[in-house]
Amino acid sequence: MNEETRSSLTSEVHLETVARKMSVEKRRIYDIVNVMEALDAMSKTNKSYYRWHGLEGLPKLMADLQKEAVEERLPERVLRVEQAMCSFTELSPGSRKSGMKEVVGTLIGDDGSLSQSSTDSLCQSVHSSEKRSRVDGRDRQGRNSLAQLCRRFLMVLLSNPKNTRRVSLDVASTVLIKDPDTEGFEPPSRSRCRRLYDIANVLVALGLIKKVHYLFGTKKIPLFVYCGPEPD
DNA sequence: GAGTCCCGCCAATCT
DNA sequence: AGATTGGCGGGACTC
Repeated sequence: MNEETRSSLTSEVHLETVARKMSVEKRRIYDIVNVMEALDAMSKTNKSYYRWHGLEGLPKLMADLQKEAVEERLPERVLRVEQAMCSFTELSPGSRKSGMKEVVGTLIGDDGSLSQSSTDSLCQSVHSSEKRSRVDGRDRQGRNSLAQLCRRFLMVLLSNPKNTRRVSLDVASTVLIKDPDTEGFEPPSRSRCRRLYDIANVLVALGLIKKVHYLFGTKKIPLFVYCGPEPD
């Protein structure tokens, strides 16, 4: 029995086969599988084999993550970081079709007009240097793993009350990078942001989050909005 | 000129 | 030791 037959008879997924079918490197599949594992949607069964569990468990998982977030006081921390980074102003959703939302404050119009001035220094410092201090801080299974980052990213999203479950990349990465019990708001590392994009893209594909654009100071920034199942 | 993400090196881990 | 897994960041591309 070859891999494809085996895969179709069980709910097993063979990574090489998937990679071949999708014409992508196996390396790319690992990123996706990691996120799926974080969602308990898949688990490893054998070398290069994973079992698909489906997304039915998501409401329970989201509830668990939400609980975990509260336990480690993530909502307070998210709030503090958000406040530090000033308030967001909604921007026309992708300048797509009709309904331009009503806008409070500065909007980057389609005409390209900007304004806005002195946001405090915290806001401006958001991007700058990369930390070069680490002597290879690879951390499998730990806080740096894609799966762990994915779960924590969802925890951050779920820290907000229903209908306001959204977070900017900056806030998410600031919250997720920092040691939870230290204060201060460091610029997110570019590398960590890249990982958040990796995760976000899979979550978008699964319909668990969507990306919208908001105005922050004079900058148009992406915001990730939770649109997955309501936690149990 | 910041946001996005493709690409693949290579270390950690597994067999 | 060779294969598998996946952290990580360079750099190209986009807007």
